[in-house]
Amino acid sequence: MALASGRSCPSAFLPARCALRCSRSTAKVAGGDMESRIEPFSEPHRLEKLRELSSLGLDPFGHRFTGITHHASEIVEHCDALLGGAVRIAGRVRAVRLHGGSCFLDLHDESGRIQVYVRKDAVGEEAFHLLDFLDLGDFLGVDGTVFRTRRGEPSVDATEITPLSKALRPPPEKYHGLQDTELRYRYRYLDLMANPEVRRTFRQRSAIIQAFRRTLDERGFLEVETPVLHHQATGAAARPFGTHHNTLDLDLNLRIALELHLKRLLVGGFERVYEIGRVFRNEGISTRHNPEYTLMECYQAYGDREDMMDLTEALVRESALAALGQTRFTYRGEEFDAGQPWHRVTFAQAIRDHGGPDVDALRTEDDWRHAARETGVDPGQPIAKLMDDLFEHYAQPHLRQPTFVLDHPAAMSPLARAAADPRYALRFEPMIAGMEIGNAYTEQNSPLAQRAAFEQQARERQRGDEEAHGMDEDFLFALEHGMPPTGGLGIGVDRLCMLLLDASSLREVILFPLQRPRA
RNA sequence: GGGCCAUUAGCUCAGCGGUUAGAGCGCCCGCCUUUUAAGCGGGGCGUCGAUGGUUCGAAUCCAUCAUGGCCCA
Repeated sequence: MALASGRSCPSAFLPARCALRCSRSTAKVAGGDMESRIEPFSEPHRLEKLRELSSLGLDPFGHRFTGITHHASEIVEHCDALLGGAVRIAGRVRAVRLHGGSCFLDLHDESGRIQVYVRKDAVGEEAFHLLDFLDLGDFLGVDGTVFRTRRGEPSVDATEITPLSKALRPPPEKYHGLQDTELRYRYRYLDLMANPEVRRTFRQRSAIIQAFRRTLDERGFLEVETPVLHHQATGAAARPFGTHHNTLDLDLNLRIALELHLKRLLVGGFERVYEIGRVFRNEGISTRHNPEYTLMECYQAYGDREDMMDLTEALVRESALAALGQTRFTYRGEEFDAGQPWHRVTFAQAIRDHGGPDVDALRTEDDWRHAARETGVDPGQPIAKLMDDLFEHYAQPHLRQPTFVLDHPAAMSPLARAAADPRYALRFEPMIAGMEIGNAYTEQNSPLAQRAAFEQQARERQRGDEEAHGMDEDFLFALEHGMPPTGGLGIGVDRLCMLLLDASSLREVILFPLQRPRA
């Protein structure tokens, strides 16, 4: 690699804040050519040590290190049973305490931390000399025996040390870690390195997704994968990202939902399918929104939204158990229990209950706009958005405990079957702590009613609703071949993780949230 | 989109109109064979986010911008 050449400056590799330091040696050169003077790294000593390791015939970036016997935490936990036993461990050096002829190292692996004691007497002069080329952040392999120090600390008394990989930059500060939120997201690897609770969060996220898979698999759902590149992004009310296929010279969109492809699979004869996948919505970024996020959608033939309510309760309950070991959880100081049956309230009732207008009494679009005018909700916006705003304004913040909000207006639910009162849809949204975490329908399986709903959406689109569905002839063609009555559910996995893991922001549960590029 | 806040050393932070900008960690030099935020002695490594302005004097006050965070829509 060019890194060791000492000449080139791989600027893509340099965080912006560090890049500034590159110019230090050039600052005094009046009008000099910067290029030739730029040091590739701000840690020249690490490069020197790397070269010295090489000159000793050692590969500074190591090689296969087999036969690792234990993780750090296993030795700490079972120290007494292992006392005097030989172990081989590997990890990153996070602290060095030199004592002349001996040295204590903190070695971190994925499981945690273990102390290593290196004595010149034990490893020999030559191996002890290797410590001169060791820096914080380097990976090291250690053979040794388990012992406790005078103070009782479980440790490994090294008989041999093996440099495994050089770090040319130091790890984050050992005591405070990395606190700056921007840097934590931008350089997530440093965040993971420095902050054990962040590693824990992402293990828990993984456990939640595993719980989803297990719960769905146990109920006979088949996991499938459907395309991300869509000719037309449909299945939800959102603006898509555009992209382009070069050789087909075709404009495409990134998917905004999984829905319509999964339903095609029910037309094809699969009876229970699910997908856990990334969707992309071209909208703002906030503590509850990221432009790409993970959505689980599942569809159950011969079912309806009642089955989806049962399933939602199971998924959230199993997620909580998997991540936390219990169904009770705290979000921002508020107590919740995913082990209890959820509350149920209709969309209209929830608005009415919290001081809003009696939307049950509204018959026409004009009625809705009139009602909005009296409440401070923008009466001129697209009708579906207006309905949503009314709900968000009056009801949503008050729906704290796990609640199914039922029977949304049909005008904002073009993919759902209509209820007995055709103004409403057989739909529900699961809400926790005033946040929607999903969406579910008794699915529209009549191609005739679906076509009529799409046509209505097309009219809304023409009237300026950018989020309205387009006409999806390809999907209608599929539906015309017959789809069984079906219950369908989508759950925003990131939102659920945020709730269960008590995260202040969606970005705390997304490894690499979108950020502007560093200048 | 609106409000509030932040941006000072590699990291975590102090300094908030007046000497040459500080501390801890990290880093460099030396000592130290059971330390553990190891210790001891020495060394400050910086375009105080950017650009304008106010002032005898600005990291500090004002404006704009940039990036980010939190809250609200």
